[in-house]
Amino acid sequence: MVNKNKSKTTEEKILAAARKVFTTKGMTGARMQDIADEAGMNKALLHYYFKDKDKLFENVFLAEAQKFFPKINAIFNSEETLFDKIRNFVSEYIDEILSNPDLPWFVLNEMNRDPEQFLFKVWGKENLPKPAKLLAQVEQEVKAGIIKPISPVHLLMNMISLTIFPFVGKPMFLYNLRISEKQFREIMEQRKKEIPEFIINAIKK
Amino acid sequence: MVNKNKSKTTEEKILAAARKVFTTKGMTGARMQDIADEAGMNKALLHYYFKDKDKLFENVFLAEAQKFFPKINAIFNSEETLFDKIRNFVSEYIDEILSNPDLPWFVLNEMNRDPEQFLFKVWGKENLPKPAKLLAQVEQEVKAGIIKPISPVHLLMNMISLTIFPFVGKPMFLYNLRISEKQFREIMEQRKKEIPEFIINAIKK
DNA sequence: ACTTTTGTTAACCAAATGGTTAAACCGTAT
DNA sequence: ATACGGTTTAACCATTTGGTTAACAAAAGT
Repeated sequence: MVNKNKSKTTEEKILAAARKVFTTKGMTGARMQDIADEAGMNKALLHYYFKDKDKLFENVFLAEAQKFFPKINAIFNSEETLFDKIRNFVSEYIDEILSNPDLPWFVLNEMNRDPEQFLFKVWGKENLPKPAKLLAQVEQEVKAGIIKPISPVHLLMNMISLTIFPFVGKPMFLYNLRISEKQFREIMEQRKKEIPEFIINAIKK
Repeated sequence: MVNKNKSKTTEEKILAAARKVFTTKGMTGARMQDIADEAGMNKALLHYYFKDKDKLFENVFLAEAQKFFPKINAIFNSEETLFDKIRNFVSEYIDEILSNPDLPWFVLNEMNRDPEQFLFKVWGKENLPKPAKLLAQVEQEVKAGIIKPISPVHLLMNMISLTIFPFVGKPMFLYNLRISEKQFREIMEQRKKEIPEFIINAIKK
């Protein structure tokens, strides 16, 4: 059997603790001692399992980022209609973030620190995100008179902003709208349908 | 005369350097020595002018946050129509951020660290942001059949997301869409009209 | 049984870092 | 010229911090 009930392996404990501390205090603000305390073990163990702080940090988030982001390209470059791409993109993105709520913050931080380095780590050398096809598709549907005239860049920005921002600004929304964690989650679930509807209403003729 | 041409006062040099370093490295990642280097002066001068690191950090951003945010309440609670509120909110917000591009990142970071503490500093004790009136107005216009049915919370989230996120995700957009600083600025200028149009299209009947 | 490997800890270390201090600098009023 | 105020600097200090080490414990091989 793989791993009975509540008994996490030491490595898992470290990762869980590290995620928690890194998320609230950021990479530079997090202390190895904090993580050790949170995990209930000796600091040296962190180094035993994950060489150093940088390696630990990467291990916490990078794996998931690597799994997730290439999916986006797949959606962008698929043969679906624009409306279906919007629906899929929003829905898949929100699902991913719901099961991994700190990912956006991590990504944003890394992109701020060193975009090239980060994109290289996540996408590999040549396989960068290519929104070109989606952008072209938008332009084409505008010309064909299927949707209202809109700059493809703005539409893409809107899709991404509507999807990601609530997670980044979560503490702000929680506090200002006085909603609970549970309500927040429900609202995000609703957004899987609300956002595509909102966007499609905005652009359809 | 107040301050000839290029000659910044020492205090201004410090603030400019601090903003730059704090913005790229974050509060915890920034080193007092980095800031001193950037400003071309001795580290002790930073402490001479601004007591300690925390005080310096607050001085960099807090003043502007305090000036800006109460404006939002004014818009939310004004007697304008919903559509005009949307136009004003987006336009004023983007203008503010354009003249102070690091503000959103700063706000998000602080809200993540300690929401209560931050809101208290920015808004004062009792004067917290109150979106209630706007939310009610949305609900009312939905009932009156002026706009399509939409949850007020989602609409508010959408407004804020569309407005703020592009600035937070700027490095991501710059790099993935291969646009220049100058182009980015132009796009943001366009968004002052694009976003309200987009939102209004999405909700008007 | 005992040896080897793996996991865990307390104590330690060197470097980095925020902050202090005492002296020097410099314009200006006496 | 000189005394004086604010300004600036080099040197220094105390603490924090990431990382190491050597010893110990627990499993796993033999």
